Amino acid sequence: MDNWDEIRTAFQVARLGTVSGAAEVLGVHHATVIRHIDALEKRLGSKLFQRHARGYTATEAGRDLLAVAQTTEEQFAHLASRIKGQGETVSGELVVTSISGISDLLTPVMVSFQQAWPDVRVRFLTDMRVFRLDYGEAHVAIRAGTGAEEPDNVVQPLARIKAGLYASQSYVDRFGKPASEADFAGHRFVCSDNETTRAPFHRWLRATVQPDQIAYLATEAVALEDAVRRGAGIGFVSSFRAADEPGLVEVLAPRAEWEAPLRIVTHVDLHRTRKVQAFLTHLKDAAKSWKFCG
Amino acid sequence: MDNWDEIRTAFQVARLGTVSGAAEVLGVHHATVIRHIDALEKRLGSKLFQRHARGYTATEAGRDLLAVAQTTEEQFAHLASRIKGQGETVSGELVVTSISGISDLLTPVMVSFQQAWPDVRVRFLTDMRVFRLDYGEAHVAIRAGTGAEEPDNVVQPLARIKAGLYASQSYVDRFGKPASEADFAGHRFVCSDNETTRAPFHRWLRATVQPDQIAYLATEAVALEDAVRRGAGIGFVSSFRAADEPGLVEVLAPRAEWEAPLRIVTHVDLHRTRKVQAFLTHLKDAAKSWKFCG
DNA sequence: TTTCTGCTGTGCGCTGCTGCACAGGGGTCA
DNA sequence: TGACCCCTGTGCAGCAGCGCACAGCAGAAA
Repeated sequence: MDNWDEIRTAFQVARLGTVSGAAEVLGVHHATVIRHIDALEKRLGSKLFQRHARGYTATEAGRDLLAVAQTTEEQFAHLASRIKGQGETVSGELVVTSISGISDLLTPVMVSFQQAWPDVRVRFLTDMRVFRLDYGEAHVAIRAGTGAEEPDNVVQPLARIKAGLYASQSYVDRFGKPASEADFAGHRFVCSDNETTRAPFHRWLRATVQPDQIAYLATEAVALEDAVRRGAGIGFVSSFRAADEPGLVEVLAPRAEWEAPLRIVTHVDLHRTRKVQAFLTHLKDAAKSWKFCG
Repeated sequence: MDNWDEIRTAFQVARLGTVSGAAEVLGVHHATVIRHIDALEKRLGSKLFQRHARGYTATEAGRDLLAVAQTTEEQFAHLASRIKGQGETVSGELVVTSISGISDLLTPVMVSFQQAWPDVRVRFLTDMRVFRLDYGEAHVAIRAGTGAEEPDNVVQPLARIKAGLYASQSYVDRFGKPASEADFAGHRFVCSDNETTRAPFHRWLRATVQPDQIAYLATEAVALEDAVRRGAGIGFVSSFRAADEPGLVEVLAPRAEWEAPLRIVTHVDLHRTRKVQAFLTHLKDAAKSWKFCG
């Protein structure tokens, strides 16, 4: 049953009873309608209509087609109105992806967004791999650093994550607290395992301390923070996280050169939709009140 | 939502994930597929797919279309198999029409046919007007006489209805029984009201007796028979009816010149179907055992 | 009966859709 | 890292399908 257009033509003929009427509704010439019916009947090997001078009367097969195509037309009409409307409504899924390290910065934003737009279901994806917006894997990505992006991606700056060097109280008790980077000799550090990390503070750390001073490495930001809190060494913790951890001792205060920029990335096709725009507005609004961020 | 073929194309792309795959399944060039998608998205004003080098990924709208078109395709496939198969099966409606006068000749045939093919529902239409087979009003018509038929109608002889002249016992008691048509003077007759009737016996009667001898006229065969039985006059009754009426007295025995031919008429398009063929076989078979028919 | 209207049906010329070929790009495998 | 493959995307040429015009016919109206 290929060629759905011929079914649509036959449907209108069955509904209206005349070739001419169907042609007018379909916006084609009545000769086209006749050819469609002839082709369809030939392919089915069965007559759909009784032809007579006053029009076409549907046979049993034609009435069957009428009923089926009737529901099809309604379903397609509903589909079209849903699709046409969905770009204008804030509903359906909103898929957000980011590095897991800023989860507790983003989660409150997404929760309040979902409460503001109850028709939206939020999916928050965090994974080691980078989700691809051009594959439609997410509507919005919040990414750190200044990496290259696909040509069709829309990039907007969101905030700057401040980070300072911290150690646990237990570490300070055992090894003391360096006053500046000139005083780093004999200290041990916690650093990202990713040698090609784009986080400025980790790059600074790798450049500043001796390799053998790095005593603990981990991939995820949470794991690094855990290591610092448990006394594995001195390490960078983002300021918004450190504020919630009274057990941490600030070794060196945040500096501008350590700040990691957060950027919002969307695909150009989805960027225009009201749903994505609503979330971007909501997100930027929330970011204004983020403490410890530049 | 015109152009259902584009929906079908988009459906295959959403299902397979690539333009090339969809093109192969649809049996068209992949350039055509791309153009269909572009046209459909433009008309809907919304992206159905995220394009990337590895193929097309459906957006929410695309997944919505996939689901709708999936059911559509299944419904069309079922429709096609029903239509293709229905010419081969003996099921659905069988619409038979005839003059009401031979109802009790045909009814047993149709009842036994329905019992032999339980999937068939019989509709038996009798009306003053002639049903038109080319309008699809009936599958099979059983008609009397030798009237002209539409060019697309298939005509087959069925049987010859014998008729004789009868009167009621009460009539014979009052007026006597003529020995032949030479003895008709002073008798009264019952005849069809239709002056252009094609029934040979009624034409014979109108030609043979004086107009003022016709004392009772009616349109329907049943009404004429009732009139004869009640003593209104001498009239023609078909032999198969007279056999069931012990109160009738035969005035003149059936003659060959009075016989009315019954013919089966079908439309050429429906004539080929197994259902109609099955009924024709059944009907002709039953007609062989009809008594009082030539 | 005659006229009129609206329908189906078909040959012809043209338009727009389709197929083709090739370019470009990204993923994969050796 | 380089070669290969499969995918998308586009300009161009051919052709299928379309609109057009007219013929024919049947029913309705006068």
